Amino acid sequence: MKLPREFYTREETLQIARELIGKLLVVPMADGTIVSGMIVETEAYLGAIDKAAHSFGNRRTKRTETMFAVGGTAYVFFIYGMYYQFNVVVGAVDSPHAILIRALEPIQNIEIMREKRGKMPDKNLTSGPGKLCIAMGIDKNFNNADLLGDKIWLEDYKVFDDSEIAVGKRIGIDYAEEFAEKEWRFWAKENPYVSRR
DNA sequence: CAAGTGATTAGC
DNA sequence: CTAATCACTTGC
Repeated sequence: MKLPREFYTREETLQIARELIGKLLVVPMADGTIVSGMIVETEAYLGAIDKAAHSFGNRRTKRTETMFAVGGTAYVFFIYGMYYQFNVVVGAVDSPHAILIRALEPIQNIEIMREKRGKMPDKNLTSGPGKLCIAMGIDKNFNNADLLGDKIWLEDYKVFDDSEIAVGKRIGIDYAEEFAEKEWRFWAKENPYVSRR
């Protein structure tokens, strides 16, 4: 069952980032085959106040426009010349918060992910934000997609207790000064698919 | 550990 | 218009 709009439109971005751990990310392939993975790692980006967010200070450009959409929209962007990143927009319209999905545990049709990723140990299929987009076939065509539509969506899968979720600093945002220290990253403790390094 | 890769952005 | 930057990955 798809998560309802109300799950996404709340303003408690950090709480939503934590609740996303254990949800299932589902993407149907061109031939209708379902590929899915359980979210095991997320990072929250708190829009206007967060120096690490693209939408810091409500900066509105062609790229960040998607972050201002209603909660439950996909924000996909291209980075480092080769990788896509998949984010979930949360909050109301014009409240540019988003949650980066950093890692998944493969659930359905793992062999399709193996195919897309090339020769890789299973542990490396989806254990990072760029990797999981390749494994799931997520690209710029998914930017601005509605997570209540048929292209890509999230479902309930497994419930994690707070004691099973670890909290820490976000990765790769050293330029964000005091916001680089914020512990806005969440992951499933002891899960082998959490990103390393 | 370092380089690759090109869209995006800010600054002329 | 130009140049710098980047929410990363892989193979040396």
